[in-house]
Amino acid sequence: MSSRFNPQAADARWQKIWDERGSFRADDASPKPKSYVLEMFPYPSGRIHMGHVRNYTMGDVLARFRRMTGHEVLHPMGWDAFGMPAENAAMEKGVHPGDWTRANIATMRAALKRLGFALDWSRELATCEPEYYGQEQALFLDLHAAGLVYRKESAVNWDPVDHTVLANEQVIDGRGWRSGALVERRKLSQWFLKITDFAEELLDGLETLDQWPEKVRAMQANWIGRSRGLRFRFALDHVVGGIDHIEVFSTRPDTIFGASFAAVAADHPIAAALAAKDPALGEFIADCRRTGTAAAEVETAEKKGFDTGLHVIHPLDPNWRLPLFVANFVLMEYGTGAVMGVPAHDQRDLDFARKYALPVTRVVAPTVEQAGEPIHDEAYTGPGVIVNSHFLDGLGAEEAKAGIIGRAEEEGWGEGTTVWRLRDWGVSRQRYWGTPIPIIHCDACGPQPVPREQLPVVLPEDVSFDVPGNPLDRHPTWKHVDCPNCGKPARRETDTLDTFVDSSWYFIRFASQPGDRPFDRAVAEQWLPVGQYIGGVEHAILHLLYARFWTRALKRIGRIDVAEPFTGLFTQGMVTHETYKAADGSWLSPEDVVSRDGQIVVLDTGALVNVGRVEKMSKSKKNVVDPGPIVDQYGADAVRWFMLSDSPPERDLPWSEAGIEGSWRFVQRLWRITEPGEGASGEDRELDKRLHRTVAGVATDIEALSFNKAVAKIYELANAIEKAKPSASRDAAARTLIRIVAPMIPHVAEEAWARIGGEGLIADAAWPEVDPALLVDDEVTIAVQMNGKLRDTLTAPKGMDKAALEALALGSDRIVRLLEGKEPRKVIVVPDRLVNIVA
RNA sequence: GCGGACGUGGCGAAACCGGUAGACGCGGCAGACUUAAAAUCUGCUUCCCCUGGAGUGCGGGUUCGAGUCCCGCCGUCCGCACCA
Repeated sequence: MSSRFNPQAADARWQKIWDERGSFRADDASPKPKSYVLEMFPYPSGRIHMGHVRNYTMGDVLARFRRMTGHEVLHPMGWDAFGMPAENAAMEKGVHPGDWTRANIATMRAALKRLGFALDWSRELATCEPEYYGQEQALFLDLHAAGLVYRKESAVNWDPVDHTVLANEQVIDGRGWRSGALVERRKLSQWFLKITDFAEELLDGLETLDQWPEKVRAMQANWIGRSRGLRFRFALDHVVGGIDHIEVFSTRPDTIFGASFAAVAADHPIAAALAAKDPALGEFIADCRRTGTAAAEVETAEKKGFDTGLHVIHPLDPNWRLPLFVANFVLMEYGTGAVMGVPAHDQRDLDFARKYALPVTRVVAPTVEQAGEPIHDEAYTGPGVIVNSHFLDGLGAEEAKAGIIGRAEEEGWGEGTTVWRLRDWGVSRQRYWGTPIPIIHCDACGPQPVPREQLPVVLPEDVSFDVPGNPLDRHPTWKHVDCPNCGKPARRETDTLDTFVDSSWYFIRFASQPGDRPFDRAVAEQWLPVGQYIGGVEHAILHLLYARFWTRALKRIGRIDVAEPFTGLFTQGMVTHETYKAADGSWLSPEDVVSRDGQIVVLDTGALVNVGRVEKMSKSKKNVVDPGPIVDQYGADAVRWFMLSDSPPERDLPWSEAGIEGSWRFVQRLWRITEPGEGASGEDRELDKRLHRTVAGVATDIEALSFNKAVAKIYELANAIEKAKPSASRDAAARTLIRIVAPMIPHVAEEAWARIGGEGLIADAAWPEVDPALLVDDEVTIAVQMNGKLRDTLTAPKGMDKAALEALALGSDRIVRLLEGKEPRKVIVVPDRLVNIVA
């Protein structure tokens, strides 16, 4: 019998057996309780990295564990396969994006399979295949029919060299990230999804997501950004370009009597109208546009304004005029693009007022007596009562807000309203490698939906990337079609959908994928919502918000009765690694360095290496460890075990050579511990208790995704089994140990299970039963403290009464010595825990 | 500025409702086995002025008792940010 577990042979053997038996196929018709475990599907970049391995290992442990506890588990895998890198590869290497993507998928699928994940590969999907994106087109048309899709002119970042729209993140210092060309602002007609229609429910829905990290909920709430306040009109003292008033929004209408100016954004229509006659203002506006919106610039940018010479009339006093400025800190994109300035109670307004010598009037004070106290360098934003405000005097802020809103509505110059930070979702991308938007443009009839029977609108294969721009746009035939309405020649929409649309419903398609519809409602509803979703925090806002929106939109149009797609969300930490730098400052890869006599040196030269911070694995810092060779060397289980050990899953996991060695040692140790014995007899009650406590504890830890704690408990049990003398209990413990490690290190578990003659596959085994009687101790260790400091420990039967415990503690040699015959002032007894003697 | 985490040995970390701080792993040290090495096993491993004392970022507080609760600081990381 081999004394070593050989993953190179065993891993593939068990993977093949699971595959042939269809062990991890989810059965829609199963009567068992359903459990949907999902990890964020990967982009097929070409290789898997440690982050994937960690992510999918966590999900896998949970999925396998749920199977063991009697659930029918859906644990699928697929590919977020559209996107720019494929087009970049096409431009750089001349490969077709489809060929490149499909080859990458094949490579990555093989790499994932080597890790032995309990995935239902029969449901595998790739978003770049017409079977998927065609159904997405159908859903898009459903939303379109329901009025949740519209077309609007919108400013975009246009790269004039690549002839394409760039996302904000792709514009670096005003230049395209690839071409380096100065980016232009262009107005393009684009398709939008009405996510703002759902702002309120998306925000309120967050409160039901109690199994989401607080951080993610806070980020989404922030992003949606609800502000309640008053929208009201300031009449102008002169009509300019046909404009006789401006509309402003304020969350602090209670401070309206403290206003000392009004300001509009540089892009505001009135600014444009005024600039037409005033070159100086035109110059100022141009200047504002030059200032970027990057965080650093915003922080240092001075608050600047241009006095238009116009005045607005205070709505509560026709004789009160406030100067109107164009200001660089007012954003056209938020609220109405115009504000009232209340310097006493807003820091930004105060800075501005000081600069332009505008009045500062306190209208809120902590107490009425402080009404006359001047404002110095700091605006007062604290609580208090309204002062210097006529009929509002003496009211609290909330009452005053309600009062002003009521009056504005009564008098017709304003109304209470809610303003959202959230914008509608622009989904048009001027790219080839994405889902074609199923619309046909007709000069006579306007944009027409593609008739259902013509779906999917399939991407043409014969495209070239040797010229910049969108290949769909210049394809000789593809876009030329007849209008479905009038039959005259018309053009296909050549924009494709944002890839975030693809990932907004893939979890529904996993649950049900009929050929003729996006999904079967009844089947999908059996599985959804996803019980546990696992992925990186980088998707905390966009992907998770879009998926929530899409699901709610489908619910609103009656396609599925699920409001929130993901009941539980877990955001895992990154896999990190030390960084190494040579003397000349260049980065060194972990393969180039070696530890020698307690120092890190360059492998070839022996030169001393500077060991840098532990950081996220990245190509630029050369600290990437590729999972492939590691799996070759140590096998899938050692890698999986490493991913689960030590660091709590939400925190970063530092990869180390020593760590993977340790995991390898454990896998081998487990193999030795579980070697079938001679069939010893006899009971070992201590070990029995340890075993049952471990089984119960590991189950709790896995449910809570506290894998590091489960690992620690398993080590303790393994240590105890090794130390125990041969007995029937010891054999039973070893046997049970195999089952509880099975979700984490399934290959060695199967092999060990087969070796001891276990019935069936461990992949189909049940989680061991726990005998509650063995979870309670009959003896407990009592801590004996004096003045809160530990002085002694003693053993007592469980449940001993207070008086007996006190007597026992006072009889302890150490205590007798320390008391020196004096009487304790007080004795506190916590049964089964401790005795504290106060002297 | 707003929001969210976090701070415990040389390192990754445990510690349930306030009740024996440092479980478990890594690394290190010593030893066993071996001609030797690997592998494996055993013991030790928070610090110090070591019959004792100190100790969970710092300073206070509540309590018989605080890593845990309260107040005030310091520091690190992440997200958003001229949001009216």
